[in-house]
Amino acid sequence: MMNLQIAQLLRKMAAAYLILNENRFKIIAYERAADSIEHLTSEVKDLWDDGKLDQIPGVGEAITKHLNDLFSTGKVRHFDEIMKKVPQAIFPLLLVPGIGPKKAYTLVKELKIKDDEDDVIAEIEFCAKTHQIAPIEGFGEKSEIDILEAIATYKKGQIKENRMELPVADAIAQDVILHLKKLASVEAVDILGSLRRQVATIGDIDIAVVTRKPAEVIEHFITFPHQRLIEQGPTGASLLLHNGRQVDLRIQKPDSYGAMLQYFTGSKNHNIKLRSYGLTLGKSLNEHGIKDVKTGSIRSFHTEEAFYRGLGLPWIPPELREDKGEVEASVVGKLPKLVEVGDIKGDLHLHSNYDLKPSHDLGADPLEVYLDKASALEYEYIGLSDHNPKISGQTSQQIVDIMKRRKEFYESHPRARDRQVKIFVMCEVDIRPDGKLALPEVAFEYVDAIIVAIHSNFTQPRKEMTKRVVAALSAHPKVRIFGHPTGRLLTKREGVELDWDKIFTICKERDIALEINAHPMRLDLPDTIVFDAVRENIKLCINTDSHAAQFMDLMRYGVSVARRGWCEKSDIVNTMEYTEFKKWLLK
DNA sequence: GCCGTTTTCGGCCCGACTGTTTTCAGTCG
Repeated sequence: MMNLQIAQLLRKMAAAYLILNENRFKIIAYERAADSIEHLTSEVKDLWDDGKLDQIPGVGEAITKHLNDLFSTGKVRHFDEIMKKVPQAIFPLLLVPGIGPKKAYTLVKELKIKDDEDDVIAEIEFCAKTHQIAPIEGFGEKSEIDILEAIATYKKGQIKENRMELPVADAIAQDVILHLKKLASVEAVDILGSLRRQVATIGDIDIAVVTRKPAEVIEHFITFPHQRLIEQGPTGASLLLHNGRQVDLRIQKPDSYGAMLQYFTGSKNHNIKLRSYGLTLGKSLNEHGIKDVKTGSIRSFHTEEAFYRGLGLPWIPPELREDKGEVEASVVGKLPKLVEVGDIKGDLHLHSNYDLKPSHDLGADPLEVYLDKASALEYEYIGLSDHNPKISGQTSQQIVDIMKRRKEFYESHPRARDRQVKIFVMCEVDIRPDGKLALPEVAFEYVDAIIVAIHSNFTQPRKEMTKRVVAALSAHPKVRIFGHPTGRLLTKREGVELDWDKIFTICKERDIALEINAHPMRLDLPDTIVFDAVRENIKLCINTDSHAAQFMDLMRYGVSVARRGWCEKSDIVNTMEYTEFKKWLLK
């Protein structure tokens, strides 16, 4: 059973307990454990194998015992007992927006929906159409209409289950911002929520506005083209756009804007932790300001910095706000000084259009275009990391010759002695299924350094995959970077299973850097593993993997991943100036 | 059910919106 399924199981339990009127904190505890497991970097099963379940936040004695049951017998007896007490027909209904456990239970009970009903949602839809729902206590005519609307949206698949990549979310947010800015009473607009925190994929878009005329701004906002107005109130509104994406707007007056920014940026868990901390100081936090619990007086804050200062804390960068220890660190003044885009001195993973009969895509631009772009970005160096030549249909000797000619080409290039931007002749080499590298040993003479990466057989079991990667990382001293380590493609392909402790060990032994691939489809290493790597003092290298020079601008997404992983400048090798970096790369 | 700079017991973030209600429950973020 994978983490997502375990999280779903725990959420089902939370829903069941809610219906059974269990202690509400027990329900919160189950939901918290589910959240925690869903966002884990390693498989719960692997942690269980290693006897490390107690490392999962929110998982205590009781849930550990249930997970023990699950992994040793395939089921949890206690859960099965509880599940017998609630109708199973409620669970499909929880997928319909606006229907939670309580409503689902009432509907199933009152409408006598059987557990073996094939399509519970269709059955409820029929009941709504035939006006069987309005008479139920707690429901009414409007509920019937709302349920039909929600089911229609659900059935059309208009609510996108899959999340957006960052540039897609950025584009939508910019459209909405442009629309809002047409109104003179909009004094400032900010992107908040997960997009501001630069989470790898985005669900909803959250936008905040400062204004002295809230009603006018909200009326204007809902004229943005949409398929459904989800809700509207005096402090905000939510729209479902034609592309299936939701945009939430929140409004605040200038003098309380700081509290609003903080509240609406999240994450939920960061806010919970911050509010708990506030309570220890006798302060209760909300989106309007900080309330003194004793006197009931509320202080408001114009800026977010002032809001945090109101708690005696330094401002916490949005990328850190995931309840990974940032509140505790800020209390003792130990927040990291995060790496910035301006710290980056070079991009080492670039694909040029030099045709070396590569195993994968050739780049689109020649060396000089990359050099010009690097120069514009004020880089000191770049690495040409074309894919290795195909190994099928070519002899080793042919490959060696290609690599030799390529090196000569770059070295004799008119721009080879570029004054500003230095060149490293590198290569991105496939890690073959058996852990061997897809480049003949002799050819290593014609490169400065190697990025190794997985491009095939992504589904090997964890043990085998780990062995494969460790072999590749140990294959040759010129192996310096492990490229897009998990191989994930966001919203499309899961990353590979690796024993990260072992990977970290070999990286440390050989001083190899893990790549943070900045391509918005990859963002690989994932930030959660970057966080673990930083704690183990593993070096990282942020690259764009550009197949055309224009994509070198995507570096900022990689830097965001690094920041979310608590990286300081010193954790990132390509923040080193040229001489120092050269020493590291060619050691 | 979880957790600890106030605690191994006694707390547990906070509020908006909606519909069905005459003061609140459910859902959501």
